[in-house]
Amino acid sequence: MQYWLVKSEPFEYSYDQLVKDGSTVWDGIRNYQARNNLRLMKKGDLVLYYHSREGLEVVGIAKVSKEHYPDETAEKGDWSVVELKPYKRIENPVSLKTIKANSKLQEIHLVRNGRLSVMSLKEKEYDEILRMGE
DNA sequence: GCCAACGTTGGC
DNA sequence: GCCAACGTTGGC
Repeated sequence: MQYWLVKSEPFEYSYDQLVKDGSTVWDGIRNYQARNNLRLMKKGDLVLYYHSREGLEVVGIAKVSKEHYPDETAEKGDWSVVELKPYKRIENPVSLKTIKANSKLQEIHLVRNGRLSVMSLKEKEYDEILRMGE
């Protein structure tokens, strides 16, 4: 079991929309590091869902429902998608501000490289964010 | 809306 | 294969 965090702009595709849809194809990733992370996702892995640009907080947990396959929306290049389904909403969304202020979470990409949209988390980091959201 | 930080492209 | 110029992301 591995742990991940994905970003989405809520006005593009929010966690609420994911709940409403029941599952979604995570397409449109055009960054190699992010793509490589998608390819490492296994069915059942847990994925924190972060709202970027607006909200700036972790609002829920998703689960990998289908492992990677080619991204048909890509006109050229070698890109992948996974499928995600909602798992659990986070009671008290965890803001970027509080994540940045937590000494245990200084290593995650959200803090170190704000631009990566699919990143892995250590189990301890995942647990810590969930604890903060209780 | 600005702009820093990062990624990508393309001329040499 | 270097690196300047350009494009994009995303916090502020």
